[in-house]
Amino acid sequence: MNRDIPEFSLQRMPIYLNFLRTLPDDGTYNYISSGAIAQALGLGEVLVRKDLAYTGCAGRPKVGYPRVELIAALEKFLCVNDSKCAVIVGAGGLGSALLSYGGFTNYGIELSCAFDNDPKKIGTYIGGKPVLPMDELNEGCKKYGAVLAIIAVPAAAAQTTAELLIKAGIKAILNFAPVQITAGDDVKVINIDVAANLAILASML
Amino acid sequence: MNRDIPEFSLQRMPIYLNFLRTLPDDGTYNYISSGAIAQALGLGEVLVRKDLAYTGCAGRPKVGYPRVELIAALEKFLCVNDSKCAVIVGAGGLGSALLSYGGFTNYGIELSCAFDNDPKKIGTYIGGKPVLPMDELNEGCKKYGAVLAIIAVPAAAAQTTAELLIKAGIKAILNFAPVQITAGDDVKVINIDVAANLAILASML
DNA sequence: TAGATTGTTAATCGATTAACAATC
DNA sequence: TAGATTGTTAATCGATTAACAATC
Repeated sequence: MNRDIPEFSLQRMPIYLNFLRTLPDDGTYNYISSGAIAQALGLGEVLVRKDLAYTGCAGRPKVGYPRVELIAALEKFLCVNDSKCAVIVGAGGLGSALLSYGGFTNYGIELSCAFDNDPKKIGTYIGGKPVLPMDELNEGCKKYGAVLAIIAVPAAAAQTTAELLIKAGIKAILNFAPVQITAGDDVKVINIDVAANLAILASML
Repeated sequence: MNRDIPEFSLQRMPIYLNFLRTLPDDGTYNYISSGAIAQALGLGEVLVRKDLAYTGCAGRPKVGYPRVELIAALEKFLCVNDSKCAVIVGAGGLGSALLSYGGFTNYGIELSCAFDNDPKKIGTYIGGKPVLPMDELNEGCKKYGAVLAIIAVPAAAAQTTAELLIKAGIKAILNFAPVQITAGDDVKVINIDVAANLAILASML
């Protein structure tokens, strides 16, 4: 759904959307300037204008960007209105926390279920979502029409899990296991290693 | 502890370390080439050599890099051997999951305690770490000598929390609340917005 | 009108890749 | 020796920033 935009601009789109949605709806911010957005988010103001240009929402000299229209343009850009289905593999601490987190719907993402191989968890509901056995992964993903998946299994199982997911039709994976998952070019992967991020911070001190 | 290295190279250091540590210790990988590392991690091989050069560990033409020495060099580079103390603010689902996660010690990071304002949680232990009341945050951080913090509170409380942490002497913050936290130049911040990452993936499809 | 702000074009900066000499 | 691999220098690529004209 979206074309030729620099990778880094795309990454900032949800940040803009998020920020604009938090502004009070009392008329104070019917218009907001790129400078104000830039300052709030710690970015350059030219950068903000360049990014926002990709949404197709035009700003007005002297007044700024119309907030409501800009939010709508960002939502359209990020396809927030076509609902997409996601599954989680691994219902441990992190998996459970994400199942209970409601923030995905802000981006039109519906978390439908989790998969795990712990008999104590299978059949239960976490955050209102069923925990299914691993051997129903393929079937389950297809039934729900899932295109997104979150991997929250131990490192040793992550790559295998990714391959199962890809076979089940998943097109993009958010991986929290502390290994780099690799996949073909037709599958997008973002790896988030929490401990590694803390280590990076530590070594910047 | 580390000097003039490109930001992006620094970010890959834990990835290299992680990968090298997972290799079997049976003599198969006494030496490993930049090409092999590159392939396993989906990077360019020249890039790998450039990155590894920053660690000061020299590779040998024709054989590659000595694995054990390279791991040691990466550990030294990332200061894995000086123990650093971290705290978590927010003992909800995500905070609890991180308290129970043991992976921080791989990078010399000791998670000492959590802070929360829920009376039901205060006084309990999660993952063996005490949950302290929010109003002991300043005192607690100082007592433990914490320099790192993880924010896992609701968005509305995140910026305020960050400011309390900074006052308590915290120098780097990993923020999971879905808002961009801003801080002075002397405090490092990494913001990780899980839902936003999933939204980015979704819009790349 | 004057001033503020957008949008665009050119310049800069930094990261990655290509080319290739050095070396074991 | 020949071949594989490192390490470095130069070229490329992409992202950010600076400069400035357009506009309300």
